[in-house]
Amino acid sequence: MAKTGPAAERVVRAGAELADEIGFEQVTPSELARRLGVRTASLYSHVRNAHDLKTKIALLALEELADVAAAAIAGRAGKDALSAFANAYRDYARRHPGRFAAAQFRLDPDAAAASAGVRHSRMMRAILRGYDLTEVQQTHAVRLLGSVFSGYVGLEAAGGFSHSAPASQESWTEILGALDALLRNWPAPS
Amino acid sequence: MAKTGPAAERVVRAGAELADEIGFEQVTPSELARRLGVRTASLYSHVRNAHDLKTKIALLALEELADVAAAAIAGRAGKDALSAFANAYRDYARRHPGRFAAAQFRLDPDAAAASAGVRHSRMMRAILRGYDLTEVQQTHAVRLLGSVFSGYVGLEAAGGFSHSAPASQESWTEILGALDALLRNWPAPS
DNA sequence: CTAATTTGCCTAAAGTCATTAGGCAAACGT
DNA sequence: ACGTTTGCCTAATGACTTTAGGCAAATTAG
Repeated sequence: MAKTGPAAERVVRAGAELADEIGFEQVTPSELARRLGVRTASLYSHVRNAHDLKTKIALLALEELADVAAAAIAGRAGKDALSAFANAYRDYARRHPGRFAAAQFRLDPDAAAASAGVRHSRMMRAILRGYDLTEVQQTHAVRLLGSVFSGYVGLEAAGGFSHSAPASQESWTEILGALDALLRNWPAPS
Repeated sequence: MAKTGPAAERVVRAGAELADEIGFEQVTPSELARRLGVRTASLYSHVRNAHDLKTKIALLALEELADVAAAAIAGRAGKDALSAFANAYRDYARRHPGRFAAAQFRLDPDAAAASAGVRHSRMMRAILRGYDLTEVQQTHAVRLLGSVFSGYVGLEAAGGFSHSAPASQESWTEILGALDALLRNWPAPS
């Protein structure tokens, strides 16, 4: 009946590791219980149900992602900050594919509100302070950058770029350069 | 025992409709069978297993998406073509959220090779012919555009833009303008 | 120190899925 | 008319999710 407990966190953390090993989709209460050397039913003391487990892993991933991104942009500005942020994002996804997939998990509104999503957009806005954009343009740019990063990393993880030249790294570098150029010269609305 | 049959296509098509109604993730053999008024086991005459069902829905969605995109860009060039393509993509996703989610389904390599993915990149390259890019820059641009479109539409579907001003449509228009500007003035490699 | 409480886990059980095997009837081509 | 194909069914197995109720060790309080 223990809704929370010190062991609950251990369960979620183990779930995140499991996600990195076998994929977020494949993380189930029974598989996680196996991994923990525990009966499946026992997990239900720490987690409401399978969906709740996934939600908690997603929230953990979002926090971690915000942490590494924050560390990456600290003390940087302009293109340096942009690249550091983007690379932190991409590196995290490659290092922790399961957690990254979890971070894309569709949260229900209340969970989303309590997530680190807010930190992410705040950081993006901080980066954009290095460019000369109006308030509204900043919002558009935040949305563009979010789309590019999540889209690129997602397609890359799906193997979308692995069977054609040039190597993905090269496109990534070029794209960051292009985005920087775009932000420095954002067009006026037509 | 019938590996293929006229009914197999009907099953996949029904699966696609079901995906739009309840979400791609929730499409299962048993739910689909219920919808078709048929016993679950009967589906296994038309589909190898649950994964195969999802794969076939994904392939259908990719074809449809390529079809609407092709129709959209026919007779257009430059920014017109870019916008038409992007809007076709986004409209399809809003009209058929389940199918769109299916289109992101990670296909195994052989299925991916037989998919309409090739048509998609061919169309993107066709659009980029309207801009002055080298062969390699074109590849980078294809990857950027793919990332932005799939990223933006994915975040939008997840509700990422629905709780902040301005409306998503405004950002979308602005972003298309920004991408056009970027493509017309792609920076030289640093 | 001992008693109550909390924590973490377990067994048992019910309901749902996915999947395989084998069979039956109607449609269809020859 | 007849064999084949097609589409579906019943039966059965094994795995997964989730709820209910219980038990022992650790922890906290008196």
